[in-house]
Amino acid sequence: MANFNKVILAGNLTRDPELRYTPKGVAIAKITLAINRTWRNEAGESKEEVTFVDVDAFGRQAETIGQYLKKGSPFMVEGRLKLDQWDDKQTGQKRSRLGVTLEGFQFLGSAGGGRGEGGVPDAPAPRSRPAPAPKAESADADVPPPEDDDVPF
Amino acid sequence: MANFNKVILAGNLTRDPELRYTPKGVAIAKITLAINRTWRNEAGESKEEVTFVDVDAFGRQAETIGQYLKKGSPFMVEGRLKLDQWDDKQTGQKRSRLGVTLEGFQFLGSAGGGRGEGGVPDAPAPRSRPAPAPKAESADADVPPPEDDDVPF
Amino acid sequence: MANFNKVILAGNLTRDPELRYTPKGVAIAKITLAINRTWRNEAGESKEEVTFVDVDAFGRQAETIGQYLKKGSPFMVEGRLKLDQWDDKQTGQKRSRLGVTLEGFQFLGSAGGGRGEGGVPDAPAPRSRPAPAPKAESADADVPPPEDDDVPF
Amino acid sequence: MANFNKVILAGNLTRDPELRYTPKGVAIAKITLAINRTWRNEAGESKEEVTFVDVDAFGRQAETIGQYLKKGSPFMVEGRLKLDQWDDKQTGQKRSRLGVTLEGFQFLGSAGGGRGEGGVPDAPAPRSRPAPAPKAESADADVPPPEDDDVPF
DNA sequence: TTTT
DNA sequence: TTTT
Repeated sequence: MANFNKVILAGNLTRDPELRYTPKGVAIAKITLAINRTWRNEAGESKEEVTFVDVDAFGRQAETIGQYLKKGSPFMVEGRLKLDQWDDKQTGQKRSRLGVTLEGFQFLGSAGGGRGEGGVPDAPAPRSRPAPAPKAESADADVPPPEDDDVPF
Repeated sequence: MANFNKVILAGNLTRDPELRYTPKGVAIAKITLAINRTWRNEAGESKEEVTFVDVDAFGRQAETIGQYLKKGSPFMVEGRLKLDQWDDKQTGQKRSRLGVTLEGFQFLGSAGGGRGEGGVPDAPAPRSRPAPAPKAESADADVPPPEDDDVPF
Repeated sequence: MANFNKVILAGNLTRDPELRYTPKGVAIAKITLAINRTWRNEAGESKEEVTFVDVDAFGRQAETIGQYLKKGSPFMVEGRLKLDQWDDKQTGQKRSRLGVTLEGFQFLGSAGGGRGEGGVPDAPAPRSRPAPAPKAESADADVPPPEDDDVPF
Repeated sequence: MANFNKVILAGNLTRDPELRYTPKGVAIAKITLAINRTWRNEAGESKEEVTFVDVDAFGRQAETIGQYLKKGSPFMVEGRLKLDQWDDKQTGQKRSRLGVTLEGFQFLGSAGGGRGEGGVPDAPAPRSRPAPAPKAESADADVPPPEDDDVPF
């Protein structure tokens, strides 16, 4: 049967990214996004609601996130919902928590920059050691399209 | 700042929809979607994981869901993440739960039908009293596009 | 059978919005989004590609777009693909053009603002006569969720 | 600035996939999706519209598509809009065509099966030589999440 | 536990 | 026809 699981979010980090490494050396970054929604109710009053979403990133993406984002950074995320399940030692009950596993991302924000690196996402100052400017991380599946001169039609 | 919150899911209902009404008579349907994901790990083994997602629908959409879906039904949902927060009376702790507020939907499934009503979503048999066949519920914002003969270019 | 048609885009306007009205007075705004993509090819070279997408908006959304956006404005769009078809008088051939019908939008960009209107999208200066600040236009389907004090569980 | 380009479509193939190879041996599959939309206009009449979208797939994904899909197959696509531009030899004019570059996909359809391989996409009979059952192709970015026993928290 |  |  059909199964599909896609989340696209934009908001701001509620805290600095939490960066860890597995024993095998794979980076894991944990962030929380605050996503604001405002609307007008039937009475015409402006209403507001915040949704906090935990997002986990892995590998190179985790490292880029740890390096360029901090509390308050605007950020756009593409990913999938993931259910974490565990036993609550306190109560002996099963617990679960829905979060997002990151598949791709986009830096948002102060645009800054200026000059002609068209389409390159903003490169906020690294939080620690210098690094190459981050690229857009739109999860590219499989083989990339071949260069034009390799296509026979 | 930019805020965006969009979820697109397809899976199967884990139980019959739970349909209630507010004192003002607004219908609320609660369903849980099971979304399966399979992938192959580095060792080439097939892995599988299920994500359970609670989805709330309101109004006419809730009633359509209550009428046409049941445990096991394949279903596609468009919506936004929503954080419910409450105090756990047991432990005195704050608790929260991420779910999805439904904005649009698509019936999936056994195609049934047959002949040329291309694009018409499947019309499963109503669970209770008869009703007009459900239409695709792709949340249409604002005014619908005008009919062609009303457009001056 | 299952049919689904969803597009989510962010980019910049290539020109000022073109605003018209149908004989019945429904506003239509036409914009073109330039969406940049950069990536690194196998040789490690930075590559860039632009996609131009025509987007049509209707009704109140069209008016908001005509009022607040101009050439260069960053803009985020949610919508569906739409095929326009016509006869080319020149060649007598059938022609068609894929575009996007807008369902929702988000202003992006210079954040500006400042204080406490949490989550409210940026309110760029109106291009002409004053108007209420635009709200986020996330196409809300059907009935909005009832206020909390109307929900019996 | 922020750039984002995401398309999610479900519909049916209008013809058998067209499978080619570049000189370097990279597979390219070309398909056209027909996506139906039905809605009810203000007068309460049922309306219907079809959108035809050309989709290009590359590499292993192209081969899987060539192998398992045929005219009429239901299919779900995730990808990005892509503008092809060329000179029309006939008229000497510049022409362009918007299409979709595939990033991920899902087989839809006759569910078939039955037994407990929940979440496994349908495996339609291969069109030619046998092959391993296709997996869901949800473009997984970067490193996959580590196995649970490799995560220290 | 929270961001703008 | 094009934007950053």
